[in-house]
Amino acid sequence: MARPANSTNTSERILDVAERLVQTRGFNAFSYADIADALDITKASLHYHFSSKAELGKRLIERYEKNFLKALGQIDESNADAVEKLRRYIDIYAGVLRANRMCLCGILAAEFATLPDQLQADLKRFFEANERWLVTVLDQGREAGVFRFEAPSAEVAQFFVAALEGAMMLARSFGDARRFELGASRLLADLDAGRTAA
Amino acid sequence: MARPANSTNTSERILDVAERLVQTRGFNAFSYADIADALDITKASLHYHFSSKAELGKRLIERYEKNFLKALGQIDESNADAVEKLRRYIDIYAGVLRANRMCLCGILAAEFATLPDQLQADLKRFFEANERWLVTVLDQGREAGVFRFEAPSAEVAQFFVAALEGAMMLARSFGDARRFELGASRLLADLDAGRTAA
DNA sequence: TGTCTTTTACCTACCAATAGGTTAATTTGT
DNA sequence: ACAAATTAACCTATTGGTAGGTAAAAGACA
Repeated sequence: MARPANSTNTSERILDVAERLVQTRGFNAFSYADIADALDITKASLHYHFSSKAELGKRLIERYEKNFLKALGQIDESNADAVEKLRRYIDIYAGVLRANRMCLCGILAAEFATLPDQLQADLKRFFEANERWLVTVLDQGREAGVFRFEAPSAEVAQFFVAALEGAMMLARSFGDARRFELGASRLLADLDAGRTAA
Repeated sequence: MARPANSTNTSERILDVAERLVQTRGFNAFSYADIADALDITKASLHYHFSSKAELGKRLIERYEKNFLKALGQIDESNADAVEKLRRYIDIYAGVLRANRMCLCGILAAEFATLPDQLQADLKRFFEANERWLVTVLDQGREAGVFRFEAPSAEVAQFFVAALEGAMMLARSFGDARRFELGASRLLADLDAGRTAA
């Protein structure tokens, strides 16, 4: 029963399930069988859409990054100031956590050493793209006088991403989203040009 | 060739190899066969010392936490001020990273959802012990006037651990220990009572 | 329009390899 | 002689992946 009209749909549904599995269990802790069960299709059918697990992982990162960058683009289109932009950036992460998931690329970073080479490269690209976006926002905020920091903005951006990922990981382990929220608030507060203390 | 005199030794050697494997690949990405190969013993022998993988994991965390707390105790015994204590705390992490490893509990946190219940509980205990120690150091530093922060010290401690774990994870993915060092420096600088900017 | 061909999207049935684990026998040191 | 430590020889379940086939939809073209 071929249904070309649904073809794209099936691939997307596979990606949806796989994404959820990676974000909750990690790349090494789910199998083609898990996806097949969830969608009530066969493993062979999965291989038709995604020839290998590595290929599936590649497509997962690509889609995740595309959506992420789209969200960042939407933030840019608003006329929000730098503080508000960072707040919205943080809220992307918070939304993922609310769905009881880890950042796809955060959890993959933890499994980095066991990932196929291609995935390792894709992963770095994701983080670098994030950092580039953050650098522009940080610079914008510093020039506008709402942020105060002396280190190169690239360093601040790197730390920003790392701290958010770490806070997310710990918050999820403790089943306590507040841990993330509070950590993210500290991160913002430490950039505040108007601070007297943190 | 049984060597009862070495029995403890064998258990320790198993733990050593398993620890390295978890810290580099994660709990889900290594097998009893990997350890058996590395030590040139059989899987059955492994099961004699550690009845199950869950049991092995439990013992791994217990040993890791014991050693960690011992190191913290040594820091306490010195007459270092709070800043220096935190620096040494950070250096424990840096040492792990220098060995091209992740923090054992950091990588387990990423795999949290897939861990046996016992391991989940042990993991929380590890982080809570870390945070308790940090709270005393943070309070000490604040009272001595070397740290400045207004949030409850427990919150600062939680963020401190999370940020270090995150920085470690990203640094390892990028194969760049500097990422961690710079992040850790920022973390310290943001506590500095004498700061004019970060 | 009808028919031939190709493509899409699946399926059943299998594969070799590996996972964690068990049982019973054997070797070793004391 | 005895307990501690290790082995050979399994077991069952699952892993990612493949072989070969089928039914239907989409194109091609007279």
